[in-house]
Amino acid sequence: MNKETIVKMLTDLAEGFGWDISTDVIDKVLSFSSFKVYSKGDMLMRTGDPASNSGMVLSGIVRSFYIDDDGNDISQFFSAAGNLCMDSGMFGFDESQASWEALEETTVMVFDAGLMKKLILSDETLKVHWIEALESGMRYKIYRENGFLLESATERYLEFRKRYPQLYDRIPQQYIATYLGIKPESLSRIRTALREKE
Amino acid sequence: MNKETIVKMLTDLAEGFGWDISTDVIDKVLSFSSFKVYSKGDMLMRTGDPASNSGMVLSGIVRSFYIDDDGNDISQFFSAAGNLCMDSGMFGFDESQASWEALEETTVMVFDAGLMKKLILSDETLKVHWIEALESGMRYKIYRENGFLLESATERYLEFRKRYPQLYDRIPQQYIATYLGIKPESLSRIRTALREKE
DNA sequence: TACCATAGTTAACATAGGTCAATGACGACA
DNA sequence: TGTCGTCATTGACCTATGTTAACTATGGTA
Repeated sequence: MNKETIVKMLTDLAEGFGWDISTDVIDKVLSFSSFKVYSKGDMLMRTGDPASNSGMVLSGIVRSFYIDDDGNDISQFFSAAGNLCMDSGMFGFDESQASWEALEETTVMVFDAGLMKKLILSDETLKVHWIEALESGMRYKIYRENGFLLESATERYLEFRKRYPQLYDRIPQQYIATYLGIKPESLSRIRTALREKE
Repeated sequence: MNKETIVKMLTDLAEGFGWDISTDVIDKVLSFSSFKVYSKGDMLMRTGDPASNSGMVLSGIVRSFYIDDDGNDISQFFSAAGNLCMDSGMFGFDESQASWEALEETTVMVFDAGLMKKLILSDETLKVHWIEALESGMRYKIYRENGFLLESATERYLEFRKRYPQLYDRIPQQYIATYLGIKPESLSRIRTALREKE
């Protein structure tokens, strides 16, 4: 990818989110970032890796997941264009809390989390954007917490389909299942039950 | 409470957390804050109330909870000294996401969330502290999400007891149960099973 | 087209946790 | 000291989800 393509992707993304990012800031970000293209199935980072790098997804989808004590693969999040990925370092963890893999051909701006945080803290506009991003992250996590506390798996599934229709189409069912906190077989049964109800 | 007591509580709290808050900032905060003492059982705010006020707990414990579709009371969080409470407004919600009640005699610094956010955004030090608080909040929510995705109720219970021994002693078991995502009867059975194992 | 790998479905059975109701323990207070 | 209300415990039964394993559908590729 040449620089113009990259800058255009970044400015388009920023515009879409309503961020006002100066070309100066973009230059600085580019100075410690690299752009990587991952194929379906590629691993970006593993649980326990040093959380020195983070990234922003420019296209495609990245899935974060854990392997539990019994060896089960459990999905934690799906990052699409404009979302952070490999984000542990950005929240102050030393080690990556999850593993990250590409679910399809994916472009990621990979950067050094420490340098990005330094840059954010040195720039008034970025600080405010980072605060907005963190508050949005908290709203998302509160919403998700509510789902586990208040809703059945069936309700969480219907809500996911309604809230993320574009992700729903592109993510294998088994990963949606574990993101909802259930096994793929259970989601399959839930879907059958919903079909039969109609 | 007179002003000196209040200022002392605030500065002690700030010191304990390693915050460097100027007396100027404290004066500004006090200009739009009030100090309230709640008795055990008092409601501070209800789900759906405008999220204009937020607060910081100075002493005591405040519980946030939801009432689900079947009328069950489900605990979401326990705020002790130094924690935010009635925090929806601080994260950008218009309406309070939860209800809040005092679990014991509790002192709260209640403030206008909008004015507090304005003050934070006008002050470099406060902005950085707010970023730290939000990142810490994200780490907590990720930890909690992991619990629901990866752990059994028994494991969540043991982890809670280990991580918050001081809360464990002061919070009725039924509330700990619903915070863990299970019914009080189930927690009781889990405790019995653990006792019998030894 | 045939073959293979992978994802999804289904079925039979196991288990964690929910539901409802009764009982026990304990503190507040008359 | 007795009574009341609240909380925790226990038991019987129920339901959602897990487990294991077989089967089916799908898509990629030789």
